[in-house]
Amino acid sequence: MITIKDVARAAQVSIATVSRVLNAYPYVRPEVRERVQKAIAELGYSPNRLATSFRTQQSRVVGVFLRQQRTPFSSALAYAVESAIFEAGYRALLCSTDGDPDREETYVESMIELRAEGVVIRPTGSAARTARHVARLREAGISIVFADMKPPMTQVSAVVCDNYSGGYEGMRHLLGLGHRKIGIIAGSRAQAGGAKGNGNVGSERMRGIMRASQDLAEGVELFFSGPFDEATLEEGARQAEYIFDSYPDVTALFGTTDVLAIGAMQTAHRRGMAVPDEISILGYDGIMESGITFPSLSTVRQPIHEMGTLAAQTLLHHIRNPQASAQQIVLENSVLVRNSTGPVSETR
Amino acid sequence: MITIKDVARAAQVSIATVSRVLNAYPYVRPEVRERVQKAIAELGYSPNRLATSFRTQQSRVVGVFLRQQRTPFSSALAYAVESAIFEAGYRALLCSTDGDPDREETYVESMIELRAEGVVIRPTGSAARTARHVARLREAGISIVFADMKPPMTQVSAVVCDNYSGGYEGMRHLLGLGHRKIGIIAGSRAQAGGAKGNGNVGSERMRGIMRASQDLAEGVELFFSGPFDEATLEEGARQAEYIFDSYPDVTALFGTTDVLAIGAMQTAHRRGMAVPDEISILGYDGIMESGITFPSLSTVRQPIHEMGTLAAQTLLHHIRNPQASAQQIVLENSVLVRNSTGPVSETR
DNA sequence: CGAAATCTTGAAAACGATTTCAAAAACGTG
DNA sequence: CACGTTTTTGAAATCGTTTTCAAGATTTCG
Repeated sequence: MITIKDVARAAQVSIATVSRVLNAYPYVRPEVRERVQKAIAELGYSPNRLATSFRTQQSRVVGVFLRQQRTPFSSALAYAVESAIFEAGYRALLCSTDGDPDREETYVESMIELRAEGVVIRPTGSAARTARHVARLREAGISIVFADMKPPMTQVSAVVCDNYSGGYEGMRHLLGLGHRKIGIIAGSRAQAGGAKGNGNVGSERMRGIMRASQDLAEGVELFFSGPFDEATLEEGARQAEYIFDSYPDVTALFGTTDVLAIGAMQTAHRRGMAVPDEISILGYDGIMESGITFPSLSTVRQPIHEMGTLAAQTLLHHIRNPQASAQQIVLENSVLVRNSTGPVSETR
Repeated sequence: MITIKDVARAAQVSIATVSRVLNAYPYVRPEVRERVQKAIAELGYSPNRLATSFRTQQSRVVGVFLRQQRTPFSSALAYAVESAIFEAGYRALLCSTDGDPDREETYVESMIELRAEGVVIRPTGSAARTARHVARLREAGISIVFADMKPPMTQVSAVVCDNYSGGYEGMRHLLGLGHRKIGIIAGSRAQAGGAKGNGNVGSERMRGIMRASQDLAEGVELFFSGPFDEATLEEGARQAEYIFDSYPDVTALFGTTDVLAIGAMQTAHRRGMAVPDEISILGYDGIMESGITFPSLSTVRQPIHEMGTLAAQTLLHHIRNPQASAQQIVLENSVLVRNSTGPVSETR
């Protein structure tokens, strides 16, 4: 392996001078600088970042903590973060927790050992557990930015979407089309959290939905799906069955994730209900799949890429200014009107 | 920061002994070992991996090169690789090339500087360019495994799917259902490569398709879409329009990627053609979206997760046995029969 | 022209671990 | 008990950089 010493010898200078050339220091005579650069090129020298990182104690690495790497949401986020830190010379370590708090913990320890300079976290598990992990990271001097979720503690930066207004605006869209009997498909955590849940994504959406149905129209009736845990396609389909059977009057369904909404759409197809003529369906997220259905899904779009970019920028800011105070960035969601929602039909 | 020295002082031993305890060496008196461990626990010491990596020149990091991080294929692959190397103590660096060979090159240099121990590559760009990158990595002593693509050079391990047999089996499925006039939607590279292309995913599929249509039935007519570059939803829709207009007799479409097939399905819906009663549609890949369409897409499924796992295992093997010779692992694709393909209707 | 200011350079000391070497201690064994 | 093993330990070298310090060279300017 070619080291800085070899370069120094070849260029007839000291290693200090080579280092100076490498790091673009002033105070190197142009002629010498050139000689060194020539030696570097000739020898094909490439600095050993293991040594540099060791010496400076800066790894130039940030961890990207994701639950469920499989989902389009996560991969879009990871990609956005990676792109944003790339230019700054940082590299992204993939930390898929896959919903397992133990694995998250292992990765936290890993970040500390590797001296990662920061992490973007979309957390897993309980708030208490998360708090412990965050505390560990902080005492190790690692900057933290939460993505898509308000941190369960103060003094931590976060970039989130405004789920309350997202729910609200989604309802505005449906109500504006004339719908009054609307089925809501939401996970049980979202529903249970209606009163107490803080920072819980689903419950925020639910609050927005409830509020809009009071604010924006009269005589609105909401029908809720049964409780369930996982937001899967199958669950969406099943909950739609339940709602259609129990409340045949509904003219619209609002799924609190796209996947649920798409499952619901399949049920509609299966029953021969025309979308959107007989039943309007609205999703939430704006994942890539939602553009691929037939009809394409109207949805409350979350600016995932922008969220990742902002999270990365915020993180870099914290890394460079360790004293900077935490900030919460809230992004607006917007209703993406596609073809699965339409005016309530007159025949009903 | 607490270092090994602090531990040594607290435990009243030399740093060498602490290191021995840390690395589970024999020849440490149990009593001393305990004292050291106690000191480690009390001080909350965590070894500085930057120092360890520097000293041993082993980064315990592998790069995962992906084009198009956005696609489900890539993220599934990344996740599989990450999971597989995790247990072995390796961490995954995300290197999204996003189809840009320059970016790939930058990441290659990055891997060399960081002394990554290996990379899993799903390459971008031209074969010549890739060859250069591979050469760089090799002379730096970095192990390489290709995923999803045969390497354009010898002596490099790869894990790929058998695209020839995938195309062949896909056709067997369609022919078995009675289809004889079949539209093929494939990118221009796949078509052009029919004769010369080696290792090109699309052209292999195409060869399988052609061969099957000769082997397995009489009177088969294939109709090809026009040339195009990117396998997008829109392109799939457009090419389906073209085929339906030009060859109204076709009873089945075979898209060489799921995305193309889904685009084609949208065209069918738009024209009011019943799937699969009037037109069967077959995809290729088995991405998550393909299960989400209505009707759900029949497709030639690639075992992506298995591919990632095997690629990671192969890579670890190479890292541990630098002399090991390259191996090519070929995985079989299987036709996943869902609801978008059916027997050719009698009325036509 | 000479003193002060500014450039330019190299020697050497870190950084925190691992590893080599040799010495000291403990243990067997005839 | 004396000698050869084996076990246990610490001092010191080392990895490839960056960085500090001081000294030498050059420039500036009154």
